[in-house]
Parts: sequence; C-alpha cells; structure tokens
Amino acid sequence: MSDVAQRAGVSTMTVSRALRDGASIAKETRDRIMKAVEELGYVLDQSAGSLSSKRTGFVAVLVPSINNSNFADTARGLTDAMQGSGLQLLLAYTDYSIEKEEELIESMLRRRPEAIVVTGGKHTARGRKLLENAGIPVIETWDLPPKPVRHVVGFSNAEAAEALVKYLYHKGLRKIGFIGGTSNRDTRGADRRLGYERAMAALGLKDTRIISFGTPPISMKQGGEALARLVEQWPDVEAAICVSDLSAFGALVECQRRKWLVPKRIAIAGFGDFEISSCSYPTITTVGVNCYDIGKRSGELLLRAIEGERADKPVGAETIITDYAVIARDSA
Amino acid sequence: MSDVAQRAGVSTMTVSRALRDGASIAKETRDRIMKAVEELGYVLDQSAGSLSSKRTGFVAVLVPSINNSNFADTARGLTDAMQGSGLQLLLAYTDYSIEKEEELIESMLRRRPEAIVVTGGKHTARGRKLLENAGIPVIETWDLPPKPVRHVVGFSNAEAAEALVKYLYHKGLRKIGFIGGTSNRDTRGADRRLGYERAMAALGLKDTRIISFGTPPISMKQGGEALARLVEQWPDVEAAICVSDLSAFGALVECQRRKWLVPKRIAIAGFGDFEISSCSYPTITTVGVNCYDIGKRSGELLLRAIEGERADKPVGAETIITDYAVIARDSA
DNA sequence: AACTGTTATGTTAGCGATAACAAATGTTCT
DNA sequence: AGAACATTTGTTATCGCTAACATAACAGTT
Repeated sequence: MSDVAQRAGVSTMTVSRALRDGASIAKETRDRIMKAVEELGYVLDQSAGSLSSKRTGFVAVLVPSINNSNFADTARGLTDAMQGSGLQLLLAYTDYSIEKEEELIESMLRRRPEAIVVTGGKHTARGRKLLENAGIPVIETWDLPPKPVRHVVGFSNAEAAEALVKYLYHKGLRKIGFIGGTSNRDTRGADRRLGYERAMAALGLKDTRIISFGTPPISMKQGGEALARLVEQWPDVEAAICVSDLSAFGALVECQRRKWLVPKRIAIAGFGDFEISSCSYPTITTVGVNCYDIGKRSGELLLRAIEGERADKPVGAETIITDYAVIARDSA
Repeated sequence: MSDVAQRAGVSTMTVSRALRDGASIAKETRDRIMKAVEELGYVLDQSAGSLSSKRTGFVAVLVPSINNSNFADTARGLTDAMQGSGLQLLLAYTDYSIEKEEELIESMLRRRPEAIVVTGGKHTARGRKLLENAGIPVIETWDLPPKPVRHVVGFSNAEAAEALVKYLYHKGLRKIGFIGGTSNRDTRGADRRLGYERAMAALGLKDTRIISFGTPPISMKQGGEALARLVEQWPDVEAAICVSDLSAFGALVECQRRKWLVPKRIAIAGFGDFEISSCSYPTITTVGVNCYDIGKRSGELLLRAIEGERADKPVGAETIITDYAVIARDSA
C-alpha cells in the first residue's frame, strides 16, 4: 500500500480511504490513487484491515451438507441477503454430526466472524457454550429449538410432518407408514418422525409403520429399498411418508419398477419440495419449507443484528417462524 | 491471549506455541496453558496470526453454482483432500458469469488465500490477469483450457460429448438431437454442444438438431419443455442428448407423460451421472465425470503446490486429466 | 480581519498474533 | 568440573492496515 501511496504522492491513510467508500476524499485524489492501484496491480489486504478495524466481514455458516439442494438454497438466500453489505460467507458442512459441528464452530470462531448461522438447535455442550460466549449474533435455522441460543429462523419439523399425516388422513388413508434414516444424527429427520407418531396417535391410528434404513441423509436408492422393506413388513400399507423428497422419489421409482400405480396401489409423500417432486411422473406430494426464505430472512436478521452490535444496541432475541405448506400433487 | 498467559504464568509467545502443534514446549506447561484457555473460554484469533505468519490458511474456490450436485461433489472432494492440513475453503459461486467471477476473484484475493481454484478456463481479461499476478497456485478445473493460467484438473467436455454421440451411433441411432441452454454463459455446456456437432460431422451425419432453451443451468422442467420443442421441430428425431442429467430427467418425464416408451420411441442421454440417472425408471444413459475426483485431485495438487511455494521450490505447471466414461443404462 | 465550520489529508499508535533471535535451564560427555 | 549441546522460555520487532486525533486549507459569516 505504501508503494501505491508513494506513486500517488499521498499517505497510506489516504490510499486506505480511497479504497473504501463513504470516506471523505477529493475526487481528483481518488482518481490519482486508483490509477496507481491499477498500474501496480495492487490488491488490498483485507486480513490486515480486519485486524485493525476489528471487522472481518465474515459470516460463518454451518450446514449439514452442501450436496443437499435444500441447504444449498438456504446458503443462496443468505448470500443474496448479504449482497452489497461487504459481508462474505464462510461456509462449512457438518456431515450431520454435532461433534463435527463443534469442531467447526471453534475453527470458524478463530476467524472472528461477525455472526454465525447454524443448522438445527441441537449441539454438543461445548458447542453450545462456544456459541453462547462468541459475543456475536447467533442464528439457529431449520428448527424451533426449545431453548435457543439466541435468534431462530425456522419452523417445527414435527408440526409440518403432522400436517402431512393429517392431509393423508383426510384423503381417506389410514395405514400410513414412515420411511427415514436409522440413527438420530439427522435431528430434523427425527423430529419429522416424531411428528408422524404424534399425528397418528392424535388421529387414533394405533399402528405406526416405521422403517429406519440407511445413514442420513438417506438417498434415492435407499428410499427405494426402504419402500421394499415397508411393504414386505406391512403388506397392507396404504401410504408412505418419506423423510425427504429424495427418498420419496426412490420409493416412487421402486413402485414403477413393480408396475404399481401411485397413488392407487400406494400413496407416496415426501418432504422439502425439491425440484424433482414437481417434475417426476407422477408428481410427488410434499411439504414445501421455503429453504431460500430461511436463508434470506436469516441474512436480513443478521444484518440488523450486526448493525445493532456495532451501534452498541444489541437487538433482542428474535424468533422468525417460516412458512411450510403441504403441497398436494399426484402421488398422494 | 495475554490474559491466558498471565493466568498460566508464562509469556504470550509460550501460549502461542502451546496452541499450535509441532512447537517445542514442556508438556507440563502446555497442560497449564490449556487449562487457562479452557477456563477463560479463549479462542485463538487466527486473523491476527495470519497477518504475522503470512499464512491465512484459506483456499479460495469458485464454482458456478452450489445448487448443482456436481460442483458440490467437487467441493466435497476438495474439503476431504484438505482434511487435517489446517486449510479452509473459502467458497463462492459465480452464477455461471465470468463477470461475477472477476469480482469474486478480486474479493477472494483480498483475503490472501494460499491457493485459488476456479471452474473452467474462460475468464475476463482482468480476471485472468488477477489470477496470473496473484502469486499463489492457481488451478482451473472441469475443463482443458487451451492456454491454462497454471495448473489444470479436468477433462475435455467436447470429447466426452463426442464419445456419447458415438455410443448412440453404435446403437444404431442416426437422428440425434442436442438439448442445452441458450446463451454461452455455461462454457462447459457450449463445449458439449461443440463436441456433439463435431462428432455428428465426423460420423457423416449432416443434420444436427439443436434446441437451445432456457438460461443455464437448465432445469428439469426446462429439459421437459426442450424435449417437446425438439420433437415438434424434428418429429423424426430418434435420440436426445441433454446438456446435463437434470434436463435429461425432465425430458424422460415428458416422455412418460406422453406415454412414449424410452428408449423405444426416443432414446435419452444425459451428462454428469447425477444420482437421479441411476435411480430413475428407466435409468438414464449418461457420461460419468468423476466430480468428486476433480476436487480430490485438485486438493492434493494444491497441497503440493502450496508446500512448494513455501519451500521456495514452485512446482511446475501440471495438467491432470480426469476420467470420463459413457455409462450405458436403459434410456439409450 | 477574525471567527466558525467544513472538507481533505497527515501522524501516531495500535489491532493480536508470530518470526527471529536471545537467554535461561537442564543434560550429557569428557 | 566445565565444555558442548538440547530443550524450553522470553524479548523485541514486525505483519499491513485503520481508528482516532491533529492539522491544514478553504469557504462562509459577521
């Protein structure tokens, strides 16, 4: 930077001002500096600037997987919301493990992000403590934790699954099964199963039919295999709710392979409104959950929260509940 | 850090050493320091450390879209390769625009990454200059640029598309069409179209049948619509090569909707070997391109390159050509 | 002309860590 | 015992930038 300053005949401070906006600087001087910058191919060192200004411009984001288009959409919503704010996403994926999440929280905090967005409300004890003591806005997404760390942008996965069960019930279906992954690593998946069980009980349907198969996130192929197991174990099953649209599609294809008509022989429903559900044949009934919106609104909240911190007026803990809706299509 | 030092009765330098590995420090002292760290909830400030050590630990990665599972796989390969190296991905997406890429290259370079990975070999003039003068290892992926900036990990999209045309030809198909996006923003898509045209010419098939529809990346739905246009314009068409598996699936579903048998009435082929192609019914013939491997091998190359820079022995420009293979399935 | 206010630039002192060297302590060997 | 070396810890000086304040230059007001 001092090279640039020398070339433009000013001090480094003036160069620094020229390279940011909002600073008071004569247009003529700025032009001269920009010319020098261009000639020397100088690129500002933001890591040094961050240290001095105590503003890194980072926002840490932890998602279970980037291969999941739902979370990719959330990340896109976040990026879009932060457009023009000078903030940059620091994205990492936890692989659906809260232990890995703990590690990542720590390594993210080392970068001194100005806010952190995590997926879900379940963390390791130490992970939670790290978040609480981070001294920056924390947003938990995709869930409604009973005891949030601070801000929340999400919805109740259990409630959404309940709504889906009720929809099927109104369609006259009674023998409804649920297909999901084995372990409880995927806490949102576990919540959906819980919602299924609660709704079944509330509707007076005593016999639950649950297949737990495959490590989350359960794939299309695994969805197909899970369906096979479901109908083998309960040949009378009339409908299958799948923990995600991917597995629902796998189940649907398994039916096609068997020449079973969907929803006549068996109804299929998914979760998440992935693109595939509106494009498959038949189209898949699912629960739309506004993934992009979760990101977008998290981003907006986070901008306000960062602004608040900076002005020494922290915003109170906010909980933003995002919409979900049963999307009735052809498969159920 | 000085708080920790005081509490442990040592200097900050000793704390710094305790928090990194490989430094010579007495086990007893380290334990005492770790205890103080734990008690105070101290988290190392890496942005300060980076400035001092001139090592940020960042690797910048630019992909067209994170919503595309192919690129997500590449990102996963990169992450996996860098596991344990202390390097962290700084991921951003260009939205298939080289102008946006230019902006992102600059904003990434401000963070002083130790290497940068970009998708494709086509950049704006300024973008290219920034990469050339960055003074760090540069890897271009997913392509074989005629004049690479430095390292390359990829394959020829044109050649892969040619192989697919030849496969269909050997199956006895002659009236082969191509479905892709409109603009040339997606340079890999354009390369695939080029490969299609070259192969058709080489096989003496004069009549190309090309539908350009939708802004890349072309979706499932658009794939369906594109197929409709293709058969409307050329009712005699026998096969459709789609620029990606997503559009191929859309095309396949459009056929199902019309009660057309695939591949009997029309054969369908995709590109990329997305999960859906092995799960749909019928399964989709496609070109597998080892997305994960591109990331993994880029990561490994990048580690070597960073190591080389550090030891002041820059590694020579390398070009790693990854495999692709026509995966014969049921749709063609 | 003297005062006030505004705008543009410069000066100084860090930000929080680590590199490089120096010093202190302990260990081994003759 | 004293030299030679290894191991552990401390000291000092940055890293490249920006905050905060100081100063200069100029315009407007009385």
